[in-house]
Amino acid sequence: MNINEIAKLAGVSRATVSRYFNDGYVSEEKRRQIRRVIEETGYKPSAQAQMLRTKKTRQIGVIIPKINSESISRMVAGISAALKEAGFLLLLADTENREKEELDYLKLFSENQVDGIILIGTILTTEHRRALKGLTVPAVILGQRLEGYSCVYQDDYRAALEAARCLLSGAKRPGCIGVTQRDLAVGKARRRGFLEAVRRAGLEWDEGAYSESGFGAEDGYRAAERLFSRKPDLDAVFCATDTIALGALSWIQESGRRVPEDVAVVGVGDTVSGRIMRPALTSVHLYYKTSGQEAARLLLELMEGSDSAREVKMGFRLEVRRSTRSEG
Amino acid sequence: MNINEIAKLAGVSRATVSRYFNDGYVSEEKRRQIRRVIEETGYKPSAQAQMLRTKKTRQIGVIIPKINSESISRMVAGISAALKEAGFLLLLADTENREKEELDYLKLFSENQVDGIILIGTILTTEHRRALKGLTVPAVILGQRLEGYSCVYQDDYRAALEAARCLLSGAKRPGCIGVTQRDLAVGKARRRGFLEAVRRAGLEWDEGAYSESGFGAEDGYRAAERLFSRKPDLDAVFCATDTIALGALSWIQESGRRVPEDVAVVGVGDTVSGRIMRPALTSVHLYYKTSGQEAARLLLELMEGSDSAREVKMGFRLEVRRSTRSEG
DNA sequence: TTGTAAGCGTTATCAC
DNA sequence: GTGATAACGCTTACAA
Repeated sequence: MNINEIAKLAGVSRATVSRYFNDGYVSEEKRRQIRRVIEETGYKPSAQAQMLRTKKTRQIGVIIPKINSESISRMVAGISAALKEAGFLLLLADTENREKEELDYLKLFSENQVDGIILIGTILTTEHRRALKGLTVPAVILGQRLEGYSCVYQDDYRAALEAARCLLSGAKRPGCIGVTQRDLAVGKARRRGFLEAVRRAGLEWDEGAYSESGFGAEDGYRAAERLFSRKPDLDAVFCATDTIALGALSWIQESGRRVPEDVAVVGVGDTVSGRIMRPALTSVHLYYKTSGQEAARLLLELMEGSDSAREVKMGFRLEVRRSTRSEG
Repeated sequence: MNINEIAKLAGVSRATVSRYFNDGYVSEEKRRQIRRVIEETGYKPSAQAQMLRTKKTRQIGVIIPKINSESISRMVAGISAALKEAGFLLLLADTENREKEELDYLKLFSENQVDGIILIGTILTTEHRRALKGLTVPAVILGQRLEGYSCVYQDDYRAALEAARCLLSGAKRPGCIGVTQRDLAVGKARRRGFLEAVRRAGLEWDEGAYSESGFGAEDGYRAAERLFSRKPDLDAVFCATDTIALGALSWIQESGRRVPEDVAVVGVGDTVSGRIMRPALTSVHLYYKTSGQEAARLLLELMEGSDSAREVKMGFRLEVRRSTRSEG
């Protein structure tokens, strides 16, 4: 079934059938004839032919570092919902944390296939900047702020500051488990937020009380172990993510310490597992899903020609639970 | 940049350039000229034109009920890895648990856009069967067994049986939290496995000790509450998934019961949060990611014409941890 | 309001 | 081995 056959059956030219689907410059009479034929045949225009002809694919490329992470899958859920609403399809590229693949996909998508790109970023190098600059389609960065590009990101600094403020009430010897400082959002900004809270609380800070971790719960577990082997008497631990906090919490409890009486713990992100954990984890809720929707909307705007690079900073909400001492 | 310009620059016909990329019937001399021009210009053939011409999109549609679920995102990770290796792109359709959308996407993908479909199923109705039957491209069902279709699924019955066997050693009054029986894999098969273990253990069974839950941890929490309000003296609870088990575990501990001394608990699926939970959750590891890869491979075979519907049943591995009494 | 005709950028067939 | 040439199925001037 192609447009020619439909045209023949409806007794019109194929241009009219095309108009029926597009501009709509068709008389009521022919419109009816065409509709009838379409219903009978179940005809759908070929997306490939449309793509070739119009240079629009109605597909968006979404590049992510890892799909099985709660924060990322929540963002993807938001992107997916917003794109579906707008009639776009989502081309998913999971780089499994390989920077090189991120660049490859950026190039692949740009050359072909998609009308726009959403990049969920962790570490953005100069290479990334160059690749982004060379893009022929609009792009939005999600999860990181990047000067000069449209991006949607969390208020990592203030979120961490609030979480840490809550953590530190009644604490004397704070510690911190963070991630690589090359990740400006989760690594650097959250650490800064924590340090600022320490300063405001008038507490001493010693770099020995900082431990760097990977993103997994197991990483958090080991980081806590390392941290306490150096500083056995910490009484509060800030963790850059909930997942890390969960691992840390496990180790701390196993070491015989009580949470929050001996050691208070907070995370950032408010993941499901943190809510189930006992004691339930005090955390900062980040609107990951909404940020995904926001990124998609921003991209759609960009694709319609609004060429000004815009930034959206998301809000947050402190969730005080049982892993900290006070009411925040 | 299109094939015509490349042909002109290389001093050959566009047919030769096309052959350069495809069959390869090109003399070494022209091959060199073409390669040079391609490198200089960075030319890439238009995917859209290729799609239109060849009727192949090199894109696979993946339909999932929900992206932010650990089991599903692990499957998607596997699919993604296998497809990338084979040079296919992944078109993601998240139905957010709406059956209707599942059918819509099945239709959309079939009419257009993709060379094959992977459907991560939960509930498969007669409508699904009809939609699958009407497909014009090969499809693989992941996570459910469906007679007459290629599918990759977990050994839910035996996995549940093993988990339950471990749970029941030393138990007298078992309970069960399951999901809707319309989900043949997670609902029905796992429940059957549990019941068989009860039978083999020579224990009494009373339907009052069964409670039905949604898929979330909060659902498991409430299901446990309902279950124990009816049967306060249960000493072992089987949960259809780890997520449910985590919720149940929380409620049980909060109710003042000790795990596993007063009540033993098992889940199925071996999710990260179950490993971190204290006590760590005894569970059955299911190879979700591998099953995703397997589904993708099966689909690729199908697309190459191997038209026999094949079934792959995945293995499992019992993970005995601290939420149960014995060594399994 | 409608139809004709010219592409979009490829690949496939067929002669040479 | 290579080059014309005809599709693939659609959209869009332009003419009527």
